Amino acid sequence: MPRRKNQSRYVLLGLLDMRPMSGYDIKKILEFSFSDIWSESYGNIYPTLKAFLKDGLAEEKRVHQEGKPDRIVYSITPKGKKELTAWLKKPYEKRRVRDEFLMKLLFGYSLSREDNARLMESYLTLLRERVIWYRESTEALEKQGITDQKDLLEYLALLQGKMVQEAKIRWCEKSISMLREFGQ
Amino acid sequence: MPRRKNQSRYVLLGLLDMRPMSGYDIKKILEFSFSDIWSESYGNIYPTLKAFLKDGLAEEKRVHQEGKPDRIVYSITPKGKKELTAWLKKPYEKRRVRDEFLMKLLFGYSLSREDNARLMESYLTLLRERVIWYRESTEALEKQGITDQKDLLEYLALLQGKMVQEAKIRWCEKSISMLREFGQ
DNA sequence: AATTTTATATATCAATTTGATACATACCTA
DNA sequence: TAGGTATGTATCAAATTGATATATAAAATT
Repeated sequence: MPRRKNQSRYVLLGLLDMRPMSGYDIKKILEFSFSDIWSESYGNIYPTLKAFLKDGLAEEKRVHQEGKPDRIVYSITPKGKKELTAWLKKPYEKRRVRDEFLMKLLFGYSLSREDNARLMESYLTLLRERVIWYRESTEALEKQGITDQKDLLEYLALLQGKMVQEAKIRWCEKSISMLREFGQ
Repeated sequence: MPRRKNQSRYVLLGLLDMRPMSGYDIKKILEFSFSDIWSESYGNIYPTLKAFLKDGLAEEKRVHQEGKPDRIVYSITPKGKKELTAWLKKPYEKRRVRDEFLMKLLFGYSLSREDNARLMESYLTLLRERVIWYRESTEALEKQGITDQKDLLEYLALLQGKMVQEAKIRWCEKSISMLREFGQ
């Protein structure tokens, strides 16, 4: 009976440790705040939350709302917190990586240089949109003031996003001009 | 009967389009040259290659070797090339992202600042090792000379790796000093 | 000289995870 | 009034992983 890993489990525990949440909240916070860090599907979220109940890692509370469907809000238990801490202490392990954009770029040698340059321009547009969000978020936190380590870590995570996006933007700009120069 | 996506299929076709390869070759080239871009498991590679035969997207050739097990080398067919090109022309779609390091960092607010700083130092060590490989690879290509678009695209992919790693290193250095300053 | 580790190679499969969809309520807008 | 969007929970086939099994031979270690 080999033990398999389940990363989703720990990430969901970590989110519940931040504050009690419903499955829908989890999906939304991942899409909005952590969209470049972690993704998770409903097909994974809801069964995992059910499993937390069974294993005593979280508790549920049905919350009635006016004009909206009921929410099932999950809170982490001491047992859940213990399992989360054990995971946090384990060293970082590299896992799967999949960058569709770079793979397509590498395989695109049969296309024209101008086609590739235009492909990169559409990617650059996405990067520029995204970096605005990072700049606004980091600036907001700076102005608001970083009072505890939770704030500091959130700030650092945003900062990485900003710095990586900016590096990719510089790379895109350089690449586009190289593709067009090379065409001459 | 809804149509599902299968990214692996296209990436394996793209690799076979570069040159004929065995399943083992594919695993190795991904681990060595594309380790920050794409990962794929044997459990996915071998069944996909078999499926290519069935669908006429690739052909197999058994190659006997002295002192090593036989290899099964797959080559892309015109039909496979056509399917690959169709994929390459489809616009980039963002898919799953999972950065375990950043998630653990965000959840680590119960640990001490020094614990977090040390966690980042171990990550920084990995980044510094990796960036050396990127610097060597890009310099080697620069010296060798970029003669066709295939070279140029490979160079650009390496350049992104280098620039992103360097941005992460700068971020790590800044973060470590902020964590230690904040501790005062 | 015998043993262990490492590299080459294909293969399988339970567990994990995704992507798509279903269902229900309510608001907005064209 | 029909369509789109947001809030919510739920399911499941298909995609993908992580671990392991099997086999041969070179290289390193005891």
